[in-house]
Amino acid sequence: MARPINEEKRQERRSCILKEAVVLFAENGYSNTTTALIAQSVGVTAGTIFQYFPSKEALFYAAVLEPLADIQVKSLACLKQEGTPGVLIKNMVEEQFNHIYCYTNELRLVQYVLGQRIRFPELTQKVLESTKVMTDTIECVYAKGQLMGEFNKNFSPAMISRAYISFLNGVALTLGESIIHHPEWGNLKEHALYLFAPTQPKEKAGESK
Amino acid sequence: MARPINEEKRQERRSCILKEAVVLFAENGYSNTTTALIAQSVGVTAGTIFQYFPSKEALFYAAVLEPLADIQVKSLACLKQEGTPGVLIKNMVEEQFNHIYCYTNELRLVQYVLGQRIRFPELTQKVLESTKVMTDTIECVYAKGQLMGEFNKNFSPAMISRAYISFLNGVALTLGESIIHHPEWGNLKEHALYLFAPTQPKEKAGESK
Amino acid sequence: MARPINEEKRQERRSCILKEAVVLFAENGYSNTTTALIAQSVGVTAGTIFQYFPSKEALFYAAVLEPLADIQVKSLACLKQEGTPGVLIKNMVEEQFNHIYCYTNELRLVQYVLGQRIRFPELTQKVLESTKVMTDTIECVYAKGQLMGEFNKNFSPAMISRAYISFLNGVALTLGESIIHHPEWGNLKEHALYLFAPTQPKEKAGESK
Amino acid sequence: MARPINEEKRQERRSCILKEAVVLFAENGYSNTTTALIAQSVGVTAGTIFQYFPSKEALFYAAVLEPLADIQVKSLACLKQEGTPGVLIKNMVEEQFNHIYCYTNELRLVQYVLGQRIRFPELTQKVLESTKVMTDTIECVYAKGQLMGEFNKNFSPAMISRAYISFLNGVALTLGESIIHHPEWGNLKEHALYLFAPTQPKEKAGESK
DNA sequence: GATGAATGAGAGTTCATTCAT
DNA sequence: GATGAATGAACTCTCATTCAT
Repeated sequence: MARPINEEKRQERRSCILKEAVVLFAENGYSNTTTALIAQSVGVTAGTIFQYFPSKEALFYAAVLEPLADIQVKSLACLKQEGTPGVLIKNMVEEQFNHIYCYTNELRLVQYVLGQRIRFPELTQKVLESTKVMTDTIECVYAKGQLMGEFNKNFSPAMISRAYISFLNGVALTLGESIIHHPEWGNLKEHALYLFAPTQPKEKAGESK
Repeated sequence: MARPINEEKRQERRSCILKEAVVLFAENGYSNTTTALIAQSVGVTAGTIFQYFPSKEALFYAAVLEPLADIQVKSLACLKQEGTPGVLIKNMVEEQFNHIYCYTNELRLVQYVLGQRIRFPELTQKVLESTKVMTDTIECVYAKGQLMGEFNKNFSPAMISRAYISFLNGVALTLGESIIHHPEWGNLKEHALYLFAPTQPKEKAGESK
Repeated sequence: MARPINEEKRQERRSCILKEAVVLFAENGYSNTTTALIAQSVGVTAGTIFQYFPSKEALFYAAVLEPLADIQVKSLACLKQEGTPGVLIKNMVEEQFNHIYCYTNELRLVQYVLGQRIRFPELTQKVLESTKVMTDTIECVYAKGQLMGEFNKNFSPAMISRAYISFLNGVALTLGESIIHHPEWGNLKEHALYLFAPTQPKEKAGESK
Repeated sequence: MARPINEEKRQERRSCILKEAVVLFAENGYSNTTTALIAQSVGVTAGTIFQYFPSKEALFYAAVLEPLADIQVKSLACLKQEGTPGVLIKNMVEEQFNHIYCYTNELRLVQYVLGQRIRFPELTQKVLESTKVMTDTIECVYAKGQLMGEFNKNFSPAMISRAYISFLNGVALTLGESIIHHPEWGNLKEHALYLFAPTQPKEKAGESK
């Protein structure tokens, strides 16, 4: 009676629908994306969507939250490796700015929700919870880094972590598809690190002269 | 034959509709905001809206672009007053962060459009043009400030201005209604200025004189 | 600002929709009657229905309950006139059996609901409440008639009133459109009165011999 | 080569599906009962239903007509035993009123069809034919009883038999699940017999005192 | 100038039925 | 023989827009 193959196929198709949904919701917004369009993009008929998700709303929830969980896991992994806080943070910034273009749609979807928090109160709360886990972890690592003299001690860790997340979101929002090929792109990434006010760079700047 | 009074009333009602539209579009998105709801919020009936705007789309365009023009004018004004570039930029940051809560909905609307640039290509272009005027002006002032030694010369003005705008957007997006009363709020504002990498920020203000 | 004419027209159209709805719901059942069909029968387009009733369900409720209230008022009126209980009951039976064909659809709708009480619990309750008012009133009149010697004292008023209502429903259900022209129709009406076990008729029968 | 065991199992499952279908169709109506729900209630999957019945409609037909045939057979059996017409009719009434609660759903289904005769013209015709066999038989027995002086000769047998069937339907429709435990239930049964206007009962009642 | 009833295209969702497994 | 995923037509309901009043 076991049907592992079917179950696998089901999951595959489910994630196929989800992937298409992320793109379309991000590009067109919730109401302007029809379930028929999603179905067509996946290559199935209208009714099939509802075999995998009970409603359009449920599909939207999944499209927002599931990729967000993925991103979070990857980002947090950077901060839990071996190394001094300064190195960990630098790695995280590298990771996030290098992959920002892979997650453009996922991030836009999150921003879309945050921008309409009255319309999507439940989703907003979950997104904010997820964000809080990020900022809390960054805060913690940053505070250690300050004690070790790797970061300027004048800034509050809570503020720094929020400022960084704001900046990251702002960059994802403001910049277009062609971010990566932009001549300033590399500098912007470096500037993101500068936001953390590391003590080293100045020395480096000093040395380099 | 002129009817200034009626004309005045017309304008008043028009801007009343526009104001409601900004709030509702920002909170609920374009498709999820019905013209009937806007009409009801203003206190008129469904048909009246179309006496002032030819279509829902036209109303949306106006709701996005007209406030944006306002904000731009005010921001640019800061940069065209007398004073050294450092002071001008500091004033602009002050001005923008102090008034960010007044324009939450207007900014969210802009971000809503930028997040869906495929859906709103025309609007996106106009918004980006408007943003470009801002960044260009900031760039110009910043470059002067670098020459005068007020800012770190290692950063490119183009990058700095874009980073700042990204940060501003990110803050508007990420933070909730209670921003201003948040204990970190004051620091975040200061950190915004720090993004510009001024050479002697605190010392100049206090000690230098 | 007063618009009595419009309000009147609204009510007129509302009752026009309701009338059509009663017929169609009774003939085809709830699910098999499309709102589009109702609209078409009335001579309006699909959307118009929803200007008068918030949903198909609400329309159905109105189609069941409003005529029922009408019928009840008329039936009860018979029992509240001057005359001995025997005469009042005879009048009521006359009234109901003479008009049963006018209300075929309305009665079928009620029976349709009662037959599916699990599906329509709220409606069923309201219909049963309405029926209880009827049976209670009949009971009361009947008991008086028994005291006055007009009805056989061996039967319980509660049972008699329920038996009569059951019979009335059964007749409405079982007989087709051609009831009135059926040769037995007149006798069936008389038999309905016989259900009440009046004491007089037999004497009459005796007299006639 | 015959496979009696499999065939038996098939019949068993078929009647299992039919039994569930009767209950669900009666409770929810035709359109509101999905084949998926029937399948689930039986404990099979959606497709299986169509191995036993070619379509939902065919299943509905069977659910209405097969139990009706059963009921008819049992009822007619009462009238074909030995005994005077008066006794036979009394037995039939006893039998039907004693078992009415067993067939609530089956009867409701018949009433459901009769209530929507335009929607189910074929079924209605078959049900009416079946009913006619019943009324004709009762008529015949009743007429004999009149000749033998067991029933009042003033009533027409055709009318009496129809009135009784109407009453029976009305009772099944109007009364709820708790019929049997209702204090008036016994009297209602007796009243059903009274509908036939037997000549003896009153004398009996008189004698017994 | 304002009204608000009517429109009708289009949305999300359901479900009887099929068929490869 | 049983399964259950896919289908796609049909349903209810929404809403920007028009226009007679």
